[in-house]
Formats: sequence, structure tokens, C-alpha cells
Amino acid sequence: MARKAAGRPPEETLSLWKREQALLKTLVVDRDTEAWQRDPAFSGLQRVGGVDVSFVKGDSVSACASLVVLSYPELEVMYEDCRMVSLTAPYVSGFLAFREVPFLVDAVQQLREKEPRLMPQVLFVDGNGVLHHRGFGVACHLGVVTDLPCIGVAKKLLQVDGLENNALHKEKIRLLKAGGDSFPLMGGSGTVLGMALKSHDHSTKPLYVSVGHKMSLEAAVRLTHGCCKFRIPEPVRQADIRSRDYIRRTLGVQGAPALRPERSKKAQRPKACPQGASEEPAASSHPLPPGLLAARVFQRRQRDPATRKRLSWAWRASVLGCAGFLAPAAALTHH
DNA sequence: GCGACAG
DNA sequence: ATCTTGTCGC
Repeated sequence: MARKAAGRPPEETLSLWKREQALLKTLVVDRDTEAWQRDPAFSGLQRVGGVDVSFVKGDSVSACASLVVLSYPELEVMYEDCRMVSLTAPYVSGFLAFREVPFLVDAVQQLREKEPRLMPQVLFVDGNGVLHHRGFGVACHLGVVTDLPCIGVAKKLLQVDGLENNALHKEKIRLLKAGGDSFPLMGGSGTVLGMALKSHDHSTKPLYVSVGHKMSLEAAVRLTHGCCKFRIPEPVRQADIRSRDYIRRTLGVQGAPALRPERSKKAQRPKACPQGASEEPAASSHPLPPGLLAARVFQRRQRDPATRKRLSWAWRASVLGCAGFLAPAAALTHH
């Protein structure tokens, strides 16, 4: 039963989303916060995570959200969680997080409750971090809401702040020699928004790496390279493969009941799965509305005395925003 | 009409 | 994101 696509949201909704992004952006930490991030060999890093959302072809609502955890440096799958979800928001460039993040947060939360020892120390996110229209892409969004270090990895250049996939850019790509080579992506304001990375020796198209949360750009690029067996970092690649497999096994086999759905060879069976995981599509979860999600984050952060003062105004604005009493935009630029 | 457009 | 076969290269 393929459901109909939601149209583009009204300007009013986009305005609320922009406010949400502006609020949460104040919580992004764009430097290394963990000891392993500064270690040359990432000593102390044992678990890397990846998330992805795959879609059902004729259906713009049904999707499979997946979270995988891999060992580091072996890059073997230790945990896999795939779940069918019903998307509520349409895809709008610049607002990807509002479509995908609620389900990914649910997956992280379930892992935190049921298998805390498997919690990844960093999450690779399919999409951009600070390399974004308003400096707050899906990798930042997921990072701030989960409080996990996150790395944004996009397969195509998001052309914002003067960045263009033009002849000069293509020439810089051509000059990348070996896997690990990269060049900075400088925005119009002179800020480095991310790096174009040749993820392995024989990759033509680069990856666009940017900071999501709690990690420096340098460490993000270095770790991304360290997690690439192929062009796409293994955590994201496994999340992608497994979510697509899940859809195929769940929806694509109905006409062939005699055949037992098989797992693709690229997807090795993980050691752990979430408890209660069913082969049937799970009931669609009910993510918090954007405003309440922000409120919950601020509520948690507010317990930390170091950030309480700085957040108090944002906390109030968030709560007021939820109630439909939005403060004027000027309130966000003061303080 | 033309170019942009993370996933 | 997804629609799609074969084909070229190691």
C-alpha cells in the first residue's frame, strides 16, 4: 500500500524548522572532546556507528531506518538494528534532518537502553554537518540530540556559501593523488566548512566530510579515511546495505513465499540485534515533534551547570516556540 | 525557460 | 532516495 508523497511544507513550517536549527546550532561542539580523537592511531576507539534510511521504491512514506555498530579497527559488524518506519516530513534540501533524524534518535535511544555496552563512540551520518545552508546539517542535528560525536559524510557537494562544483573544483578533485588526500572547502566567509576526501586510491569521486558534533574536522577526515574499505565509510555502507536488504526481505518476497529470504553476502550477520526485533514491519514509531525534541535536549543540557546560563534563553525560546508563542527573531540574535 | 537539488 | 544491464577493469 504505497502512500502518497507529502508536498512541500508551507513557509510557516520551514520558518519553524529554521528556528529549531538556529537553536540547536548553538549546542554544536566543533572540536575534539575525546582522548582517542587526538591519538595518531585512534587508540581507545573500539566502536564506530553508522546510520542510514532507505526507501521503498513506489512509496514516499515507508522506509527502513538502520543503525549499525562496527568494531574498530577491524570494521566488523557487532550490532544491527533495522526498522520499518513511516516518514512524516517530505525531503526538502536543507531540512533533511526533519525527515530522518527522529527515527535515528529512536534507534540510538533503544541501543542506549538495551545494549549500552555497544554504544558507538562516534556516528557516521549520510549527509552533511556544518557544510550546510545554515551551518546545521543532519550530522549536527543527530549529534546534538544524541550527544554523540558525529561525522557528516556526503556523496555530492552541497553548493552553499559560494561553494560550486565547477571546473576549478573538478580540477582540484583530479589532483587528489592517493587515498587520504583532501582539500579544504572554503565558504565565502573564509571559513573551512569541510573537506573533499579521496577515500581510497582508486576512487574518482571524493567524499565531502564535515563536522557533525564533538570532533574536529581534521580528526573527522582522518577517521573517515580509516574506515573506508571502499569509497563509502564502512559504517554507513553497512547501514545502507542492511536497510536495503531489510526492505527487500520484507516487501520484495511476497510473490515468492516458497523461497526463504536470504541475506546478501556483503551483509555479514551481526553478533547482536535489538531485543524484540521482529521479522514483521514494526509499528511506526511516534517521534517527538521538532519543538518538543529541542525542548527535551535543552532540558537535559540544562542540568550541566557549565552550560545552564548560556542555554537559559534558548530553553525559554524553545518552550515558547512549542506553545506557538514564538519570540521575535531578534530574541535569538541577542545575548 | 534554466539551473539547483545532502538524502 | 529510487528507476536500471551490461560493461570495463583488476
